[in-house]
Amino acid sequence: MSRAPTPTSAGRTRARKGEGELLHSEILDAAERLLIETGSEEAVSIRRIAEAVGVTPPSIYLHFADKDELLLAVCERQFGELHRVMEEAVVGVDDPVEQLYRRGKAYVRFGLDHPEQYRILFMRAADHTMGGPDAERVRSASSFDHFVDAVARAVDSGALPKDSDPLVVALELWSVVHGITSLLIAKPMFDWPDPDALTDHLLTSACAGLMTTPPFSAPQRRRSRR
Amino acid sequence: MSRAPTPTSAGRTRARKGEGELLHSEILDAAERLLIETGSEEAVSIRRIAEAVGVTPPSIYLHFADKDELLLAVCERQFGELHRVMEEAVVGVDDPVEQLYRRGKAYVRFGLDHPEQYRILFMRAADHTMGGPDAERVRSASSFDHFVDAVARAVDSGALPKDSDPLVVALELWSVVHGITSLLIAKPMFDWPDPDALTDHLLTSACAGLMTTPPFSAPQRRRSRR
DNA sequence: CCGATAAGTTAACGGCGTTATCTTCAGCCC
DNA sequence: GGGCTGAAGATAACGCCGTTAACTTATCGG
Repeated sequence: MSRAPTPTSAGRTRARKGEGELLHSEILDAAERLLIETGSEEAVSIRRIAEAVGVTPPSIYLHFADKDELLLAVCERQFGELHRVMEEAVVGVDDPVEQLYRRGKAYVRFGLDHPEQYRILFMRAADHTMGGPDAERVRSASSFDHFVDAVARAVDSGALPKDSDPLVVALELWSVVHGITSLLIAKPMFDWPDPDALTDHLLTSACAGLMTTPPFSAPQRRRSRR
Repeated sequence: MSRAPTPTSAGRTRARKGEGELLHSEILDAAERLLIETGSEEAVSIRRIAEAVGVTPPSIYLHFADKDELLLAVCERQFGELHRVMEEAVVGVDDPVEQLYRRGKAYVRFGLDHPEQYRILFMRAADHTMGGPDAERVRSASSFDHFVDAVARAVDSGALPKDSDPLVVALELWSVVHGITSLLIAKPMFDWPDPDALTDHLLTSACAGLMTTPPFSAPQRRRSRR
């Protein structure tokens, strides 16, 4: 009756010429909301996002190259907080190994708090850019470089074997926390014990093992064990 | 010219009335081949499988409930071998901890040898059956129960702390090997050191940590560490 | 006020998983 | 041996998807 536009569901007025950056973040918000609500990547379609924002599907492509880029942007926005959370987890902790432990715990908890985003970032192939940029984005989202620094401090303190390569140790610890996080996300119906306590114990074991095991050395022919 | 049927591409003659079980395994073969060739789950469409087998898409549904069931069947057929491979890896090994180590190495190697199947089985949500049967199928595909038994032998031998819960330790070791396997599969462009040597070192550390760390205990209020 | 251009729409393409409905042929009994 | 039955498979279609080409509309600089 009135001349309200009401194109689909939400009435939208066209953005000013400066930038449709407003729509940009509105799209991110809607995509994130749908992702959390449905709990599944493929249930979040471009068409549903567009409808939620009150716009037609092709308009999404004015702001994101494709669906993958959009989902990645949602996840990266969320995981920008991971670094902050990890830093908060180590305030007032002097022992650098205890710091590693706390960072690990914070990582697992953060992943379990944002399972869909975690899955998209870390449990999929990187077919998207395949080779270059994606590695950097994953590094950034996982705060990997800060983790390497934290490991380096532990090596310098003498708590970890002197010749340990911080990069390798960080990759190993990352494997451990990623393993438990991703399994808990992907297979929650397994009869898991309390995730927090399990993470506690596993990280304690892993740190103890790394402190007492001779450091990694490159692929010499056949390594001796035990 | 001749009266060859040639419905789409491969000439197929209708199966005998006994069962189209022939087609059943032909579909599995084609799906597996496509999965390996394309290296991506969503590139394997029902239509492409049907074309490869020489049949129309709906015929697939005479043999499999849906696409997910078909893909799962492909993966389970492959991972039926995992148990055998792990058993082969421990022949002649007496030390039960060394056995755990070798099982872990075999698991990682097998996963890396069949990355697409690994991803489908262990890196996706179990939305499919969600709750019941899937847990059993994952248990079976990962040979988890045999792994628990192997851990129990290590506990009985005294190599692992006396009161360790074999189920919990097995979950922890599974987390470790799954972590490194899935990260290597999902993020191969990271600058990984040699996967074999890395798995060596990580498993050695993990076993050492588990042998020296007090056993896991249930979620009492606040656990002490270090 | 008027063109340029950014913001958004309309219409459509090709592909997907899946279903309802129809055809055809192998096997069985009389 | 001829007709019935039921399994194996085909045809056609539905509704969804991501994405693109082409068009419209409103905002802003001059």
